[in-house]
Formats: sequence, C-alpha cells, structure tokens
Amino acid sequence: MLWTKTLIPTLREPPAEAEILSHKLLLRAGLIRKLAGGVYTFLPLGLRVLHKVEQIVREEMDHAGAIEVLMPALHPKEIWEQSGRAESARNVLFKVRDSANRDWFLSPTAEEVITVVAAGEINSYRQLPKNFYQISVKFRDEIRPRFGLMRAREFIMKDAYSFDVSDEAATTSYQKMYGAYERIFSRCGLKTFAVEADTGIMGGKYSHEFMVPAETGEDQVVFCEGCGYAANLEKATSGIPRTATREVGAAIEKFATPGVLTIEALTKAPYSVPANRQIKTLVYIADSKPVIILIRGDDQLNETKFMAKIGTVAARPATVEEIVPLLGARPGSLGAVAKVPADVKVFADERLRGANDMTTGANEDGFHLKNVSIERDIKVTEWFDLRTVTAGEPCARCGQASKIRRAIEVGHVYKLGTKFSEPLGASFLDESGARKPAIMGCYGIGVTRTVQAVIEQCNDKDGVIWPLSVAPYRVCITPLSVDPNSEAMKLAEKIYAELTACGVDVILDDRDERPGVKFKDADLVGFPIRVAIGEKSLAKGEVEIKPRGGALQFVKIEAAVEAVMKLAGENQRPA
RNA sequence: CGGAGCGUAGCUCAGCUUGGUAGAGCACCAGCUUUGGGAGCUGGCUGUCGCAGGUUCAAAUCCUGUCGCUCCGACCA
Repeated sequence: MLWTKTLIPTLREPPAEAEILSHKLLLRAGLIRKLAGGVYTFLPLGLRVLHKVEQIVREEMDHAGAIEVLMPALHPKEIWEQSGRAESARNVLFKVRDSANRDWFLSPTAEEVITVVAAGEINSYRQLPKNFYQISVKFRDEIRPRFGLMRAREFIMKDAYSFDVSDEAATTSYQKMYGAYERIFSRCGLKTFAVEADTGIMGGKYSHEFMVPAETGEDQVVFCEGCGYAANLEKATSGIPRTATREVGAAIEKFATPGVLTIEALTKAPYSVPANRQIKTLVYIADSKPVIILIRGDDQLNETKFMAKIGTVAARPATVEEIVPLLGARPGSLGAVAKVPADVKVFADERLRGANDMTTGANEDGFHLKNVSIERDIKVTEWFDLRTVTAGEPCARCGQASKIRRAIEVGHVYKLGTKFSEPLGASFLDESGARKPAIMGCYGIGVTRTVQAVIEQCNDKDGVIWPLSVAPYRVCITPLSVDPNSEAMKLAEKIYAELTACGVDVILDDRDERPGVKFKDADLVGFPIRVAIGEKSLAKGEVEIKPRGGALQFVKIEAAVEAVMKLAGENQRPA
C-alpha cells in the first residue's frame, strides 16, 4: 500500500474527547473516528487491525472445533420474552420499532437465536456436541459509553455457543474454549489472565473472565500470588476471620444518639463504638420486595454478590420514602432487632455470624442499641458472604495476603446449563430415546475492545507499538526523498515490490514530507518495522532497519529484504 | 437518571468576568528557501461562535430552554 493512496489522518494533538491513552492513540494514529457517543467508524488502518484480530479468532475457534455461522442482529422481541431476558436484560437492550409497530431488539448477544436454531435442527445425541460461533456487530444501550471502543454502544463481538449431551461433555467444551481463548489473546500479543467471575444477566452456573491488566480497566480483580486464586471483585471471597465473640452477655440497651447518621459518627466520642462492633443495616428492593441486609460496620456490601446469592437481577437501594413506613425510622438509625415486618427477609453477612456486643440502629430516629447479639436478637433469614473483599485480606484458599488490581475484560466464558435450552426447546433424544435439554455454554470475546486493549498494553511515549500479529502493516518503508528519480525512492520501490511478493504487509510512505514528519507518524501509528532509505546510508550501500521500540540496524542493500523478512517473519498459528 | 464541566476554523484553544460586529498556533492552498525526528519566510482559504427563544440600539459574551460531548456517581452479557 502507498501511504498517499490510503487514508491515515494522524493527529498531532489528542482530541479533547479522549481521556485514556489507548483512546487517544486510536484517534491520533488515525484508526477510528467517532460518529456519535460510543459509535465509531473504522478507518482503513483500524479496519486492518480489526481484521487481523478477527482472523486469529477464526483460526483458533476453527481449530477448537467450533463452526462459524452468522446470525441476524435484528431480533424479534418474542424470543427474548421466551427466555425471560426481555425483562432481566432490559437495561442493555436496544429497542427498535418498525413501521408496523412491531418491536425488535438489536442483538447484544445471541443465545436465543442460536438456541432456536438448535431447537429446530438438532434432534439426536448423534448430532452433538456442536459449537457455533459468529463474529458480528453487537449493540448495547449503554447508559454511559466510555473510553472509545472500551465501552461502546455498537461493537464487534465474537460469540460462541456450545451444545452438549451431558454436564461432563459441556465441561469439556468449556475447557476447549478456555484453551482457545488463551491462545487467541497470546497470539494478539496480550498478556491476559483468567479470573472467576459473576455470571450477571447471562445466568448460568459459573464463568471465567479473561482480563488484561491495565490501570484504566473498569474491572477490579482480587488475586493471590501464593496459590493463583483470581476472581473479579464482584465475585471474590476471602478468608477473613469472623467477628470475635466476646465474653459478655448483657441485655440490649437503648441509648440516645441524636444527629448520628453514619457508622463514622458513632465511632466518635462520646459513643466511641468501633466500626467493627457495629452492624450496618441496609434496605434494598429486590424483585420489587424490600429486604434487609446486615453487614459489619467496617465492611462494604458487594451488590453483585448479593444479587447472585439471592438470585435476582433487579435490586436497588430502597429510598427514604420506602424505608420509613417499613421500619419506622430513617437511614442512620436502622436496625433489624425490632419492628421488622415478618415478611421482610433479613440477609446477613457471614462475617457477623456469632457476633455479640454489637451496636446497631434502634429503628427509632436518634437511637441505637448496644449489647446486641446477632444470633440471639436478630431473626436472620439466611447467611451469605456479601461483603466486598479489600486488598491484603487472607486468600480464601491459601491464606496468603491477596492483592487487587484493575483490568480490562476482553473475554468471558460461561457454563450455562439449560437456562436457554429448556425455555426455547433445544432438546435431543438420547441413546435410550429419552428427551433431554442440551447442556449449553457460551463464550464471548470483545473484538473491538481487544484492539484497544492491545494499544493500552503496547505503547510508549511516541505512540503504538503493534505486535507483528495484529499490526496494520508489518513494515513501513520510509524513503527520505520521494522524487521518482532519486536513488532512495527507486530502492524503496524495489524493496516494497520484493516484500509484497513475499507476502509481507508493507506500506510505502511516499508522501513528500520532511523526514521528521514521516518518522513521527511511523512511530505514532506503530508499524513494527521501519525501513528508512536516505542518502546517508545509501552512500555506504546500506539501508536502515528499525524495529519499533528497538535498536537501529544498518544492513547492506542486498541483504535488506532478507533482514526484514527475518524480523517480519510470518508467525502463523502454532501447530 | 443525579452531580460537575465544556460546546468558538479540520485539530488544540484564547476571547465571555466588564455586550460594540471573531482571534492564535497547528492543519490546508500558493510561492520561495529548506530537507535524517512534527522546518522558515511571504501571501491566502477557512466560522450559521451547537441550536432555539429572550433582554438590548447592539449578544460568542447576559438570561431561559434545548441538543451534544466529557468526567464523577448510579448502571453494566
């Protein structure tokens, strides 16, 4: 490709719309342009990167035995109602109404569609296992698109769906995908690690997320360097000990706490109750019904864990207007000792089990109770691990101090079970002629997000440093004169032709620009190998080869192509 | 949806407080010089000042509304 024939609109300054480095570089290197919030055009260079990532995904999915299909992006509302996700996923569904007033959803994922296909076409255990995948445009009605391609309203995703005859077979399918994902990200030049994750509105039994460590990541991961335990903060547990039981059994005592509305305030004189001897009482509306959650004063509720434990996808903190008639007091004086309506469930965090000598709200504005023994004085419906893990807590498995880091989720694999196959009728007849629902798994990779994650991980002060495998072009030839009669340009064209003949992606910067401009742009865009041809080196019968981010090498003209080939050598899918 | 900030040339931004008919740098076009890390000089092009109303003799500037963008929060296969 000739630089002047394609479009690479580099920017000297980062546009104001970009906040994080990878987003700035996407724009500055001329890979994408924004049409609207969370909606982007891929310019020629960005598209080439995207295609390369897609190709790696295809090769590894095919290698793992998955078969490619293409499903519609336009989904009739009805199939989402059948699976129950029209409700549970309503926050992310893009809704469309046609001229006949019929409702459609723009696909954020395609479990329903593929399950309908399987229901129709798969009838026998002899046809299983099957794993279908597609690479397609997906839509999410993001409340707040962010960070360029990281959180977009329209994006490219690879989604795969496995169907198996049994739980064991489904586990095998899951493990195959897990392995394929490791190879995909590694081939893209990404360092990733897998963590246990919450299944969210996907539902299902368990899942792992593939994470790229990055300070700008939107997820937080708890990990242990001792045993390798790693989990999304939304899912993570720790081995932190329960609250100490004390040798006191005094009766509950009510005391006045005018103006005290926070845990913090109660720790101060004259009350001086440490946060770890307080019970925090939260009221949530879960599936339209109020519930009470008890957490130790120095802990934070983990809403995702809470929702997963009670099996809801619709929970929110109750408002003051909802709380007062329920418990007779305002937030700040709430408790679960008295005046709790019989039909309101009380969920308590495990860390409070056995705790006594605790202080909590009296359900009377301006009063608290002390000497509360949670098991004696509070009717707890169910105990769960509900708290948010913090850095340094002992690992749940091995006890070593765990750490927390931020990360970008680029892939997610789920063990689904029969959540979709049952309601949508994807069943088969087994050897004995019994009808059984297929056991499903689903597997997503955010392809466009992966492109940005690579940039986030591979860059320096001058710009992107593309891994060879996904670089828009592997080699950039930079003649310092573009006069067609100059030695530099003639040699540039010769090397260009030879590399092209060898099947190497190469771009020739034929712009009549000053060398500084060309070098800056080549660095900014991030081509892995730059071949500079100017009078200085020509005089010595050499060209200059520079790996991006590496050291200059001077190579004899005759050896140039071979030297470049050595650096740019194809790294095909490992056998 | 709550809070905050910002919308002026293709890009980055000044001008707004204190109203008087729109600017700089970069980019772009022409010419000359220059030619190994975002060149210099000269000349030139570029704007419904986001949009709509209002106040005023006069609005980029003040007021109201609205749309968009960014950030924080809420939310998030």
